[in-house]
Amino acid sequence: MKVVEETPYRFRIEREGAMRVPGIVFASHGLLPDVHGDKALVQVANVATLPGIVRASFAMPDVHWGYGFPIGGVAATDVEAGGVVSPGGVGFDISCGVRLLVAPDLDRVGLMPRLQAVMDRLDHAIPRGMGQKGVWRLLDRASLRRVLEGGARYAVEQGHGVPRDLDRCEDRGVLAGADGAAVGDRALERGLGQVGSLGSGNHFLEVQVVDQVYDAGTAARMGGLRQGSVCVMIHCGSRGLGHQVCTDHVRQMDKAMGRYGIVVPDRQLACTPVRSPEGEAYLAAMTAAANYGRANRQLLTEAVRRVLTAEVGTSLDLVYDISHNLAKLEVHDVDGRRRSLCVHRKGATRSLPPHHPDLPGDLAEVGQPVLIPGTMGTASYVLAGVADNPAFCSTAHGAGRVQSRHQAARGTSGRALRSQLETQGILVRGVSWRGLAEEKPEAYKDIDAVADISQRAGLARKVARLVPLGVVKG
DNA sequence: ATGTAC
Repeated sequence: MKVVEETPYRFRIEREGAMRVPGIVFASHGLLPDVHGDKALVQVANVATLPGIVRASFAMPDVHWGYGFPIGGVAATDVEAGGVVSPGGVGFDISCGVRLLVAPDLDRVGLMPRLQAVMDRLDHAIPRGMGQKGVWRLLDRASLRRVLEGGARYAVEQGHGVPRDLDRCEDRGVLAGADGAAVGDRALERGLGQVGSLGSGNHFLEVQVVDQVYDAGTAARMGGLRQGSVCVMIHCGSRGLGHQVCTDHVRQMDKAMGRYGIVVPDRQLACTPVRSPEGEAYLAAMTAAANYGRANRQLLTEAVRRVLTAEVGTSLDLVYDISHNLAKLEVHDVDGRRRSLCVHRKGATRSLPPHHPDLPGDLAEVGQPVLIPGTMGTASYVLAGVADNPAFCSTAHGAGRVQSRHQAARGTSGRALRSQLETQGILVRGVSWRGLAEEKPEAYKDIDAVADISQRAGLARKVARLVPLGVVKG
């Protein structure tokens, strides 16, 4: 594999063999995965072989190895030119994403005396960990279907939230084209008892404080963010339902691929044309799972609001809710032509520029808020979309693992990690010691570098840096 | 990420 530095923070994997386009990696020398030893770059090159892919197979600054596609990967295919959709390009946690809330009238100083009590209440109020738990326990499939087709909008219609929340959700809280009937029976079964739950792994709910502001005007317009503002960040996805949808459709596409004459270098890249029965079935089910993920974050929002209202008497305003595991049908200019594309973002955040028609009016001047969650002991970022993003309006989604879960847990005690975090003033409410150890900050890349390189590479610009005060984890 | 394999 030949990798050349095109411009600062932009590396090109030369097209060779079956690659239809080059690979483009946005990174510093420090963040760039090892050209000889790291499987992530091989995956970037593999994705470049997909039928219909346009411009390049992109990797964000937090890229790392994943199932078929790298995590931190972006690939767009031309729908009218036989372009494919691939479940591996979305990932198992369909519509995994981040939601940021801000307390309009509470700062760090006001919260500190009540932080312990707030964390104890959240510990009780936030369902998490493996298995069947949730704010809602749906009794029948008809109501689950309303979640799948109505997303966060359905939750708000049921009284769980306020209409303004929807203005600050990607797609106003519901992605069109969902078909509850396209979701398999096993997926439905797994989804019934998990609506309004965090899950485990890197998912979290954090009470945070703004510790740095890079653009005060933008931070204010996004929702009154200023240094010292208390925030709540929720990072979770579509739980077992999304996982099962991915599993079902990878299997289906793996069997069907041959009929379309598609050959891929890795079976985990199983795909079929967007315009095929299998492609359309996957998109209908994926969209339903995405709506489940949005309803999930909406319900958790209401659970946190109840806690903060009761304990400190503050409300919470939604800054934004954005997915980082999704394939979307979008129109982009490619080589001077408007083209209908299937944009896969897997561990990559959509990042719309100012004045994009999909932004709510009050964000038109500043661009889309981009939410990048970090790790427990470090920081998270708010960025804003910029014009002329080279990667179909996408940027990084998190710190990006450098150690596997197994590596991270080996020789690390969850208890010791919690004590260390509490010494730093970060309260931890977990349910699994091993789960905690797997998420130690050292298992991840440097989030400050990821945000910085996202900005230097022209993917987004920094608005604010948030640090955790309390962590609720599965 | 995930009823951590069917």
